Amino acid sequence: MDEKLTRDKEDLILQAAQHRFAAYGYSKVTMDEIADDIGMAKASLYYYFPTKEAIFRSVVQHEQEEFLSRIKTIIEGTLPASQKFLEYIRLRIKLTEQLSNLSHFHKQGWNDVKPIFKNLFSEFLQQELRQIGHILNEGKKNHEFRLDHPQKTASMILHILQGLHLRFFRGYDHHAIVESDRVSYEHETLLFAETILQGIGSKS
Amino acid sequence: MDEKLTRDKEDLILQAAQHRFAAYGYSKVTMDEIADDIGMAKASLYYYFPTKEAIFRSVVQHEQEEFLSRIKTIIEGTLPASQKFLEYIRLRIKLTEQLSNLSHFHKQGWNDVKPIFKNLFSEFLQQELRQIGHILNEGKKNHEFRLDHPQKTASMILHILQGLHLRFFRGYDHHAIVESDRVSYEHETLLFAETILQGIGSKS
DNA sequence: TTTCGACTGTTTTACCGATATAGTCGAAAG
DNA sequence: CTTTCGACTATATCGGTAAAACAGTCGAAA
Repeated sequence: MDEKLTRDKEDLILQAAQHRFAAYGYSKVTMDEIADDIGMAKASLYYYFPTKEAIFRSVVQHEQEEFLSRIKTIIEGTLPASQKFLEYIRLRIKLTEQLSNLSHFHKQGWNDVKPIFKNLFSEFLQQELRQIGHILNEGKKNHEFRLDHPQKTASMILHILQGLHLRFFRGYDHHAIVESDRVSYEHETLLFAETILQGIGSKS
Repeated sequence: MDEKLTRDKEDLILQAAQHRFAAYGYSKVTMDEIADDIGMAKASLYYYFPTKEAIFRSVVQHEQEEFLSRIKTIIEGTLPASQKFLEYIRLRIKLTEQLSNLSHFHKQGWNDVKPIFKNLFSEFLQQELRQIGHILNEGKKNHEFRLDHPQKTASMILHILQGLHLRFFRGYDHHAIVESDRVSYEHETLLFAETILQGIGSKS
């Protein structure tokens, strides 16, 4: 019964952490600040989470789950594959702006990131890759798309989306993004999606 | 008449600098080292170049000129536009590996780079953009390509090429590139080029 | 069971002297 | 008159250190 209350407290901590991390980044947020935000003492946080890393990991995991589940609703819809693809791209752009921690996580090279995060991250990428592959395969079965290696194409698409994000947002530390870059990022990403769609579309 | 000799000395300095900068990066190369390489005293370098930055700028400029002129030979050739495009991509991949200073220059965000370099760099990008646009326009005139806004498409293509480069090589400081990343970069870039080509191609 | 003040050990920061380095200058060599 | 360089200066970088900030612990109390 106090299971519920524990969940609530955990969520409270997670929310405060999410906002702080999104605004200032992992290293610039202290446990004291998170605790103060919700009127707790720092020591109390350690009743719910073993380490600062665990909190951050949980925050990122939540954002990842939200991301994947939002995309899932598109995939499970009834639109033609090409429309699904465009909707996916549009949603991805929007979520990239909203889920700051996840998106900032993208900017770090995962070469120097700790193994725990590395796994978390690469598993997430695998899942997004599968989702793109799913749309592509569906389109292929429909004869809506004509492509030889859906898996390779999905991989290329994902790498390009990551690349465009880096191209426009690398160099920004937390929240100082120039409007013109944001707009360019959106335009270029959408133009890419449309052109790719023509490239794999089966109609002349 | 000693005009010639001066040129030779400048080139000598530039060559030594190019090698050093490519191997260790701008900040890890000293004027003494460059001077030693060609059996000169440091002070003598200042007879030919006013500052270390000027040397570096000149090195980068030379690499940029080589890059653009190599691509020019493709553009001026007689291949169909789609072949020109593919050749351009292939050459770009190769030059990216060879012209280390230029390519390393790409990795830096040009937000924090000094104005002098900023101009040098953005002018270079403009020219590459024009070259891509040239190929696209030629293809459009031929009715080999079907696209509405060649200029916008060119911009997208260039941003994606930059993005892919960042995606795979960001995080590497000088010359420690993992083979698998290099191979992936090549494959993804080529697959992108082929798919785009289908996307803008006019034949069914 | 949950909270917290007081504490500890470690990491990060701030500072400072020593070293390294870009750039200058005047003299000398060709 | 052109080119080279040794000796010099002023600034930037680096290594070490003391102080401050921080993640994480613990035992007591609510």
